Amino acid sequence: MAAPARTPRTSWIDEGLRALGVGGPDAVRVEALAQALGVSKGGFYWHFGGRRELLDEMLDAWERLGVDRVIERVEASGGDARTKVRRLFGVTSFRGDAIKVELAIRDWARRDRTVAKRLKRVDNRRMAYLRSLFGDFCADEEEVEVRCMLAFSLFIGNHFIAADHGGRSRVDVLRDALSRLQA
Amino acid sequence: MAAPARTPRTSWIDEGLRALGVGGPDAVRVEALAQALGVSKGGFYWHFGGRRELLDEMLDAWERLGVDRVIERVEASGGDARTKVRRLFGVTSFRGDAIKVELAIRDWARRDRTVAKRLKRVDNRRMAYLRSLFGDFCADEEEVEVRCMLAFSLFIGNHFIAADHGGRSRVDVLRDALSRLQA
Amino acid sequence: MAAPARTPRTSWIDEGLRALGVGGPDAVRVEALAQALGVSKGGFYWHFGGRRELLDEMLDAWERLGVDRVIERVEASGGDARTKVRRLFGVTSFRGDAIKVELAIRDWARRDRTVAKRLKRVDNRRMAYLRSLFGDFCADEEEVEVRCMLAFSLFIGNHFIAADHGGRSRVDVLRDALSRLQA
Amino acid sequence: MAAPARTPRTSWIDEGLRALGVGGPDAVRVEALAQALGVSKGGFYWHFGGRRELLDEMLDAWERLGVDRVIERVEASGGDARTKVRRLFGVTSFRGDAIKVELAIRDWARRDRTVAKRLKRVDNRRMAYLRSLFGDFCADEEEVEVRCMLAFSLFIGNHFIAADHGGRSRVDVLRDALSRLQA
DNA sequence: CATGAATGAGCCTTCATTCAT
DNA sequence: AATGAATGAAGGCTCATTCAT
Repeated sequence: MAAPARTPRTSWIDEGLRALGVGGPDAVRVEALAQALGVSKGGFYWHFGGRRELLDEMLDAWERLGVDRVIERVEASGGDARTKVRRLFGVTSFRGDAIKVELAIRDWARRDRTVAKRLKRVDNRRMAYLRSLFGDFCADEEEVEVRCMLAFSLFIGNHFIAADHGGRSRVDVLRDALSRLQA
Repeated sequence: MAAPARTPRTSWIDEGLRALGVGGPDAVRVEALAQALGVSKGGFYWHFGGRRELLDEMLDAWERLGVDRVIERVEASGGDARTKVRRLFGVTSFRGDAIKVELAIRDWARRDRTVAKRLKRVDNRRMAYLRSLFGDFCADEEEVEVRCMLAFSLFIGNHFIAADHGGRSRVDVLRDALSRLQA
Repeated sequence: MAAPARTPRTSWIDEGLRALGVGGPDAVRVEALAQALGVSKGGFYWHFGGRRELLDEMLDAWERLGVDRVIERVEASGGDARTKVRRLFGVTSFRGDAIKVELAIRDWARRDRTVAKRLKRVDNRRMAYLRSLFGDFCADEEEVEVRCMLAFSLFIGNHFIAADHGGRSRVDVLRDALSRLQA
Repeated sequence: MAAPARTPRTSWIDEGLRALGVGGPDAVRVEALAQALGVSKGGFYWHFGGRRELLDEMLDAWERLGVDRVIERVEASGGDARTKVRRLFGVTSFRGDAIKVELAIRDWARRDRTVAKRLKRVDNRRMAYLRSLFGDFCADEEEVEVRCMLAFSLFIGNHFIAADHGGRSRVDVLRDALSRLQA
């Protein structure tokens, strides 16, 4: 049996995603990752052909985990469509580090054609799932599309908005907004 | 009267904002701006103490133009609250280059405390205005907050979402969504 | 009047040619040249777009000086064709550092298409001049070509040959050989 | 009997000589050789103490094959001295890959004292053989030396010269030149 | 105001070498 | 005899910044 790699590919990818979430694609620096992993940067090139290759595989990882895994988890715990929508918005993959990566990639996609393509692929699959959920309790197709877009925008956009809400907390307002979309 | 500066401060700021919109804060490079302006970067340091100073003034400019000017323009053309909301979402300051800057700053705010503070200031003023408009045709205060947040999220978030909408166009869906919030 | 550049382009080119002569193209390292010139390597990129650009201009300089200047000098001092041939082989441009550059470029041309093209250009001009000289005292065209090739080969090849010559010195043998070609 | 090594020393040496011929000593990179041989470079260090050791053995191999083997072959087929000279210049060891190695080593010798010493050893042996051949049909000792040097220079130098020859081919001119030296 | 030139830090990448298995 | 993995020293290039003019 081969001994496990001392610093496997995945370590670099994980660390890369962390860096991406915190500082955007420009912060995914080979040197910085190496330091974070406690290895020399030279070793990086054993695993990857170069920085671009790492970036690509980070996006692969995100694409794999960001859709299938999320839907799986939401479906696994059952319940009706409304419950699932609520769960979808609270799923752990969309909290903490994961949401940061999500947001960073969305901004990245604005300037990088390749990333934009991947994002479209991912978003279309997410929207399809959202449509199926909203369609369960909302007959009108156009209305479904509007609600999906509102829900998705809320889900993403709220992280890019810094306003206060008087006496109420952001979480509170979000919950109410989501309820409204499920009426 | 002194002759107008050959490359006035504002040129650097404008070019800086353009660069910010296109490539994010990391793309605001003194060297690149100088090249775009057709001057040598030496002149930059006559106007600014350094890169950070330019960045600050870019944010100042954005703050000045991004709120007051927009509200002014929307108010200037009159009409009822619903009309104003509709106009707000179509205002030229939020199209083309301007929206790119807007989005870039919002992503930037995620990693820079100073930027985050400014964004909060700006967003609170925008939300206040939005509240005043929605409050005009919607009595319930909590409902107003929810609609404002949905509208704002839609306005920002839609640019970070890459999904298609079947036979409909994005603009179409957005119009419907906005109407729904004004019902 | 503009002050002369502190480290003008030509310094880099000269130093580059020296390095080329001593260590071949791989020895033309930006860092090494900077050190030899007593400046920081960063400054190099003010003058040149990159290493390749320096290499190209080194070849330009060699091409300019290696033919015209040599022929000029030989012609300037007059005499008959035989004298000129003798002078050609002793010209200062072909001694010391200059011959090292010459040899280095010839080896380089074996692996670099671009360099090979330039060498062909240069060698054809040199051969043309040689032909004109040998043609002056040798009627047969084919014989002229043979003598030119022998002379040129001797001139270049002897530097790539390490043999001793018994009691005689290399210079001695070369002189005799050259005489023989002028018989 | 031990099974033959999977990648014997000689494979590294052969591949090294190939690389030397194509790209000069700087191109003899452990990593590149390993890739060319389809093995990992780790194995290299089982055979050799380091890069320098490989380089030395490459030179050993060249020294062994480049003189003795050539003379052997020329002598083996008999004939008079003039025939042998002609054969010497056409011997397969001096065509294709072999001549490339030859030329590369000659350039290399210009910068490496050790290589220069070996080259002197080799060239002196070659010159001795040449002298014996030319001495067979030319009585004057000084004349022999001159012809040997012209022949040797032609043999090596022509590869470093890129000139065209009007309507004639290089091979043609070389044949004529060689004939002339045997008159 | 602005240019020309240079510094120095930082980043990506390559490669000889080492080491455990 | 050889692999997988890592180190560390280069080396190329970019860019904020400085400075003299």
